[in-house]
Amino acid sequence: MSNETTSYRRTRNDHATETAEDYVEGIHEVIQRQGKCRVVDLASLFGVSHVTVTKIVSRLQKEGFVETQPYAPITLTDAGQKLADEARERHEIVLDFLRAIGVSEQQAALDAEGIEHHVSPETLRCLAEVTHQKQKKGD
Amino acid sequence: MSNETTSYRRTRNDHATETAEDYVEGIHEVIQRQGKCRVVDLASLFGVSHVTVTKIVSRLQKEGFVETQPYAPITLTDAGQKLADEARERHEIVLDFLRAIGVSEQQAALDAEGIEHHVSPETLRCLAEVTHQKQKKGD
DNA sequence: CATAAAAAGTAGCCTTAGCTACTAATACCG
DNA sequence: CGGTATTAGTAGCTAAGGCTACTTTTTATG
Repeated sequence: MSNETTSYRRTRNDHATETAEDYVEGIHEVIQRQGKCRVVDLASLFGVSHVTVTKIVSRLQKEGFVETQPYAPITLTDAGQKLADEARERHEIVLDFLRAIGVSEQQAALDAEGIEHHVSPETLRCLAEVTHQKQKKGD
Repeated sequence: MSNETTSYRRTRNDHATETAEDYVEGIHEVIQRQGKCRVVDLASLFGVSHVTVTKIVSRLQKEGFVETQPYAPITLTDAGQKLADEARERHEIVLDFLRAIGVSEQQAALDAEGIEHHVSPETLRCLAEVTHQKQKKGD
């Protein structure tokens, strides 16, 4: 009912941003764990070929999120670090929420991946609130 | 910590399915409202050119979700109808959940669009449960 | 140090989703 | 009925994300 004209639209635009977020998040993670991040690490993390990673990384470099030189490890720029932090925060809020409402650890991890890119700040606050409430009355 | 190897992966595979779901859902909606669905209707619903719609619709036809003939309205096959119903159900559960936890109507509509494609059956059950609990103690 | 293995880059291909510009069919109206 | 909407199809382009196959660079090691 009413008019859908307001709701739809978006979806296909944000796709590049999602990839950027996944990659900077991944790069951050790998650096945390291994001190440095190389193309192969991302390839195995995301389950794609190293070629795909190379292309995406070079796009991210053009866009100012990462820094690389041929055959050298990948680092995040300030902008990239900021994006990674934001993405990671959102990721954690979603993941904590899913756990709090009783989703299994494994499924929560999977779903959080997909969901995190689609939650507005408003929704994020509401999710955190639910998590908080659930935790209060003994999870 | 632990191994991420299990969590990631997926994300980029399901993209075609997401589009299929959006389109069959849209087609269903338009047919409900207007009796029939034409290319222009979807173009305006999704905010893309009619050419983009034509191409996606013809892919969906190849995949067996829709039925069309040149210059004729678009209908759903049984498979398409089934997919649309499932998508709509998921959509509604997510939307009700977002409303129940206090997300504004407008934002809930937007976020539901993005989120619905990424919730597993397990998570969906948990969301419905939260909605139910919230509604019990006077929304 | 030389060579093999590992890592990264390059060429060239595919598919999806997007577009504009143009053509063709259908519908509507005077 | 004829002509202008409107609607749909076609050609041909772009960018992103994916691949294989091959080359080049770096690293490690006998």
